Amino acid sequence: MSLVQPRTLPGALELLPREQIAFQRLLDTIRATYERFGFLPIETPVMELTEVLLTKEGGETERQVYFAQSTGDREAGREPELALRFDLTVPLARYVAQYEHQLAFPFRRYQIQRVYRGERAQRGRFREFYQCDIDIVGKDELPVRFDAELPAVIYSLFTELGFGGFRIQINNRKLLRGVLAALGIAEGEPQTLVLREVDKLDKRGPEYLRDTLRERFSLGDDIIGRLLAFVGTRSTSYAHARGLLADLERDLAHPLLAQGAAELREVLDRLVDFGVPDSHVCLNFAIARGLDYYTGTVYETILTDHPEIGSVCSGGRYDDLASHYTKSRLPGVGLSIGATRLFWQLRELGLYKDAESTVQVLVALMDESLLGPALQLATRLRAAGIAVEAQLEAAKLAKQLKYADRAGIRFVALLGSDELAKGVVSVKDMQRGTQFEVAADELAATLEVEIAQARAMAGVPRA
RNA sequence: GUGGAUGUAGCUCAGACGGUUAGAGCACCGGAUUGUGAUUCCGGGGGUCGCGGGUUCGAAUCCCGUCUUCCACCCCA
Repeated sequence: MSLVQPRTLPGALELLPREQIAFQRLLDTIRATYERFGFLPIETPVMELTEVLLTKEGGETERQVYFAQSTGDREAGREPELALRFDLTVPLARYVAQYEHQLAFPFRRYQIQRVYRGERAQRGRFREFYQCDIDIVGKDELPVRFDAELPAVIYSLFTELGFGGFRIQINNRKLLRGVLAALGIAEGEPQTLVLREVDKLDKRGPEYLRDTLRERFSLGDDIIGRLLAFVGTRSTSYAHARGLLADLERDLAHPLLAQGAAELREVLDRLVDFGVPDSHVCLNFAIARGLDYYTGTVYETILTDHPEIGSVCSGGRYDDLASHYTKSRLPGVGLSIGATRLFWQLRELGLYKDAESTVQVLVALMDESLLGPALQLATRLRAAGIAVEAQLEAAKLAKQLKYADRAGIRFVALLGSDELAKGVVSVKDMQRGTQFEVAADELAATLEVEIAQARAMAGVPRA
């Protein structure tokens, strides 16, 4: 009998327990931050009806969608009626349209779930991955000031995560389109194509962009020069950002440009109130984002200590989220963190070590005859709310300690005949290599203090 | 979906011109007398050289095909 090689599909991330714990901590921190900013949880099914999911015909998204089908339908040769979601925004649109009359607006939801994309596998590209989305959806209106709240969430979150410096880059699609129009690039398709290239500026560099614009779009050198000067602009502070907007409006005139600039000014003003320091924010006029539904503010965040990772979080404003599902006008602003990629890349850089085990204490079994006392000890610790694993087989102590070491369990409770006679328990701290004795009755309380201390030292956020 | 590269132990790799039983480091397992891990010492298991075919007295090594993975494009978290 030939064995089937055990493997996952390419583009799936599967983790060992201690890595999984580290990943879970990341998700926990994201969740806690989202909740602290008043976002409400929802989940939607992995599969949606095809007609619901694929509201836009053809194109790039459809090529990346996985379809699902019952065996019966497949054998009957019917078209698949189900598809796996490729993001969380489309399901949100459906959700909001469906429950519109039961939801309170502005509706602030967070959603942390996996999505699926049929991509060719590549480093750091996944076919199944977590997105951690927050969106605020308004009814009829959603003032621009909401656009400043999402960066505030991101500022808080990445500060807490502690991956070093980061920069929230902000731009505005109206401003972009206004500038392009003022430079004589026609609205619609031509602007879309130019923006797609502009978006690559930070990755490919100005020379590449200049050549592309000259060859593919046959723009004049004067226009290209002005465009490059514009999209190459970055602000260094809020004051500088306001100055850049003023300069821009003085040099070029267009209604969209003026509107975009006004929106950005509003966002900048509110960011100050939200307590986001301008060391972590910058206007980047090359940020264009997914060219389909964003209409105003767009965001992209990078880790300044690890720029090679690229964008770790992005999003923006859309005018009408659910136009395919309802006649109600539902404008919104949202943003998404690709947690799987973020985790994977930070781990590649060696910034994510395996986490300590969720098991806080291992009760060793020194001798077969001590099974009863050991299990009773474990039970008492659990009753005190401590996560305990008890060894059920007596083995050499060295082996049990090695097990604890590998499993990442910090404390080992030793209850041998000596301890039993004295009414104490020995506790070994695997990390510090220290050991102490404590009266059996006081063990739970002592361990709670030790665990709290260890957690504080490690900077692990409260769950 | 298009183009390019890769493929030797679990991992990272070495194996010049084809020539006898294919190697290293790390990892893994076991041991170094009594109840102490991660360090040290000793020993051990593990490879149809991606797969199929061809050339040859002889192929990990040369040729063809195929699959896989990786990289770029597209798109994006």
